[in-house]
Amino acid sequence: MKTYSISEVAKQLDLTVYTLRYYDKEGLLPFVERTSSGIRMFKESDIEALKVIECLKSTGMPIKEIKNFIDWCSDGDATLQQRYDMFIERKASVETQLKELKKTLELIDHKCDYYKTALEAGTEDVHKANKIEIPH
Amino acid sequence: MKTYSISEVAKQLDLTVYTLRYYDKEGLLPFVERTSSGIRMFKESDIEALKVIECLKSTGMPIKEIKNFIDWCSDGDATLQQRYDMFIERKASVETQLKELKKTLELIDHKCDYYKTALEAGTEDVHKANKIEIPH
DNA sequence: AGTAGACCTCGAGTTAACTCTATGTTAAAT
DNA sequence: ATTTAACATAGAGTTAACTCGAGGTCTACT
Repeated sequence: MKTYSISEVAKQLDLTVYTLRYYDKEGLLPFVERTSSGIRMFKESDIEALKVIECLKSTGMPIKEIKNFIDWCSDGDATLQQRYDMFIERKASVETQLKELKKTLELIDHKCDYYKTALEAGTEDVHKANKIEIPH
Repeated sequence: MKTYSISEVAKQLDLTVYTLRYYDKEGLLPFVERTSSGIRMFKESDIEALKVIECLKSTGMPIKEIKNFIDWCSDGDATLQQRYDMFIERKASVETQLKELKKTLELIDHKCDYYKTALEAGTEDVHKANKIEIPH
């Protein structure tokens, strides 16, 4: 079965070898096997697992929690419920993040309009409340 | 004109007073005025500015770059172009983030399905490649 | 006048996630 | 056989964004 070196995997996943070794040190890669001299050999399935780790990371999950998940995977079928619950919770979290990011985008869009108008006028004053003082 | 204390603003924006003072220390709040004894008085417009700061923060912009924007605001109309460009760039960034988060959500959804099926079967083995060795 | 609670500054401490340095080993190519 | 590049570990250093502690001041209220 073909295996990959740490630098090949780093290149493929756009990570550094430092990061991969750090993940290993944190217990995220217990499944990666070594040669007799201690060199890591990444299998195709290890790269797939790393993609899941990157996916969890991109949901904002901290590495210590990802480690819990990896530990559950090692523990086998007894932890299926925990793992399911975790993904359901992640799903809810990502959906919330999506909603918030959409709201952020709306505000940014407004600011783009605001500055477009100001630029065309040459001054931000076009947006200042322009109440005319009526003398009495 | 009504003003607000630092703790009132913290409560309203769901931040801590520590964070607000930290922002001030980093130069994000040069517009906040003080009483003669040095106590911060937040105006309505200061709170609006803080909302923009929070918006930029939620796009992933680091505080040092937000400070550049705040400095540009203090510099007036001469920086309108920079500020416009910045928001256009933020818009592109958020749109990229949205796409990536949607891809992440798809993978998470798949994992939810995967674990739902595994849970129903009581074992993850249902997903193992199940090629039947045909004896020849 | 005295006290409690909110305010202030300064600077140190924390945390996460890397990132790198020093030192040594291994594997491939000349 | 030797060099070179990639691999290894241990542990120190970095960075961002807070977070807090110490020590002091201010304001409102009895």
